[in-house]
Amino acid sequence: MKNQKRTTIYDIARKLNLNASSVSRALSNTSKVSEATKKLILDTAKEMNYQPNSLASNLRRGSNRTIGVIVPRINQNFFANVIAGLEEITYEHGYNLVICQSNESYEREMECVNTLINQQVNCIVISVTAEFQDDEHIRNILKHGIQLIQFDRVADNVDTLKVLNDNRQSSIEAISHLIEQGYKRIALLEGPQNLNIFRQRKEGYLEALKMHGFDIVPELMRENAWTQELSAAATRELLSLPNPPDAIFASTSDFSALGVLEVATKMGISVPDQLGICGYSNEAFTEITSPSITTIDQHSVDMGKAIAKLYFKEARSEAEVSVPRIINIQPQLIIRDSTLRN
Amino acid sequence: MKNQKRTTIYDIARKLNLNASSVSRALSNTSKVSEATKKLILDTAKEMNYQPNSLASNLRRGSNRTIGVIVPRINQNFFANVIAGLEEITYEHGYNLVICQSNESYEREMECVNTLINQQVNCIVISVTAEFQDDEHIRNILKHGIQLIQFDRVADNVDTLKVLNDNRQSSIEAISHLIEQGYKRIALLEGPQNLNIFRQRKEGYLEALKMHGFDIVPELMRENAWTQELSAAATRELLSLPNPPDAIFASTSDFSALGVLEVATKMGISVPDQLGICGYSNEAFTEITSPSITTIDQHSVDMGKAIAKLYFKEARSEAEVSVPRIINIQPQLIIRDSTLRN
DNA sequence: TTATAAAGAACAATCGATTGCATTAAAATA
DNA sequence: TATTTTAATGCAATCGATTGTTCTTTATAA
Repeated sequence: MKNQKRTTIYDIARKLNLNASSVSRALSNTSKVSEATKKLILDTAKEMNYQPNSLASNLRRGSNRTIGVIVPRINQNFFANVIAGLEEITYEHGYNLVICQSNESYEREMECVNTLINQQVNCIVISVTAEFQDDEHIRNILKHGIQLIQFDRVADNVDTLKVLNDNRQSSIEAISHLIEQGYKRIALLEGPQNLNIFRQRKEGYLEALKMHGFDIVPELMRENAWTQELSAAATRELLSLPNPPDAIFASTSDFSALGVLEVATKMGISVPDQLGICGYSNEAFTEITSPSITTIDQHSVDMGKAIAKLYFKEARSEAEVSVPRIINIQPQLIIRDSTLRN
Repeated sequence: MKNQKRTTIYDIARKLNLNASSVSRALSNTSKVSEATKKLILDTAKEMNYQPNSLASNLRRGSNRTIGVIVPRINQNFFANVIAGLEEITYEHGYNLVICQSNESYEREMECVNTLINQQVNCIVISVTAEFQDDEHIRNILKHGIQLIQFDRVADNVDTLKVLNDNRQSSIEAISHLIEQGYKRIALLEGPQNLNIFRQRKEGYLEALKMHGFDIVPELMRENAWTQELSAAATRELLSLPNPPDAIFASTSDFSALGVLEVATKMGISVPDQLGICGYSNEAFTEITSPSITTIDQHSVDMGKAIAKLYFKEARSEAEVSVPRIINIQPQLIIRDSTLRN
């Protein structure tokens, strides 16, 4: 069973007393083959259980119709959704996805990049790790003539196609909403500042405060609070301040927001009356908590689709038509009970 | 930039006045090449930014060190976790993952299988769709000499490597737990019975009732309640019965359990006192609902790892050592407030 | 010094599909 | 009927790495 040879176009050709080139042409339906022989070939192909060997045609064509994806974690909601969206569109175009996870390790990310370059993928789609340091490996992708699309977490300095959320804008909206609801001392839980997304969310926070004439209070801004535990710890500190915040923007994730909510509940601080909470990502559970959590939807599946569409548009155009280099997916503030005082 | 040719082993050979075969041997570090020339080759390879072309070596070797994965939905928690586990192990072995989603469509699943066969993947890992009908396409994988590992949702009649949860056992445990808590009329929300997993969960339910001398009440068993909405609808019916259930086993998923909880809450029925609820899958949110939901953890990441390990063990052994054909991952009942009356 | 062995490198075939060019056969035109 | 056009098929090179075999060097033994 294991050792039986695959049928090749040569096998079919031999059986029909034809040349392999005709078989190839018939199967790919390109140029001239008579209807009669084409039918003959297709029939015997089916009969012999022929499956084209894409390894061979990949080599010949110099392309394998594959898009490589590198994300920190496949099973993180946001990334899983982006991948699902990507797959949907690439599948329609007969492309495949090769998926790697960097596990938030910079070294691992470099290895993944090399693997995908060797594989000759047509395009690499990447969201960099939180350990992001140097963009040499990213540039190396371009050096090898491979299309590159960065999304969400990107190396700002590398000029490539990018699909982004407008994190700054969404943060401005979130903070403005909190201010409208009458919150006066709004704290920020930050993520690692080497990542563009967390920098932008912080910018939005600062900008919104400024817009509304609020003071910026350094003690209300907490660095590296980007897991549930770290956020819980930061929240305990914040709420123990002599002059504690009356709202917390957990800009890193909904898990952070959850950490905030848990601590508040434990300390007997009522949400949203005494403390407003806003998360980020619109995880499924934010709808279910009590109170439900205000958050920001990133339209992650759409983001995946946008990435794929961008690739195919760019690939077709071959720099003839000008394709926008950066696509912004508008995130959406989802207002729920955790920030509704009225 | 786009048109610059990749450096090949021939380029390196030409530059050093050597033959390509020597370059190949030096790079792959097999058999005899003198230390001096090897160093020379490796250095110039690096200097010329050489990246091996795996398309070529794949064709030659007839293998691409790739495992194809077909799941109904990539962004469904369970599958995302399995894939993450898979990736972790396959990566260690220098293998890649090609991922497809069938979107619960039987036709799409067949197409995915064909694509992966064409790609000459070394192994196909699959969990079949709920539309599962015929196992011809599954058998076709074996006909092409490709290793096949089915997991979770499997075609029972095809004899392949399988990695499964013991759904029957976990259901028995869940029902036994409900009975211990004093629940007397336990309802079942079923999934599509063409899928093995849902059949087994039903079997477990029936078996447990029998073990404890309970009657089987057909009106308490609801077919095809496998989305949140369908479960909510079924629950409304169940709770409106003249003799309603005092517990519901949402055997299809935690989302179903959530649907049950919502309806119960809306109807003013207290959980767990008047109604016990048990879900399936241990989704993140089950810990957060109020009350938190009793459920069954499938150890999905471990399952992914087990699949990969099974492949590599089997591949190495080449039928010399006998490798177990079926691996059972023990699921675990997670008891939470929704079933704790005491 | 000659014979032998072993190491190192070159040669050439191979994997299977694709494709430009050449050839043949058939159809259309003169 | 002779000639041109076109359609259909065959031929052969190619993609780049791998690997069994052969040929040259050296180093070692006789």
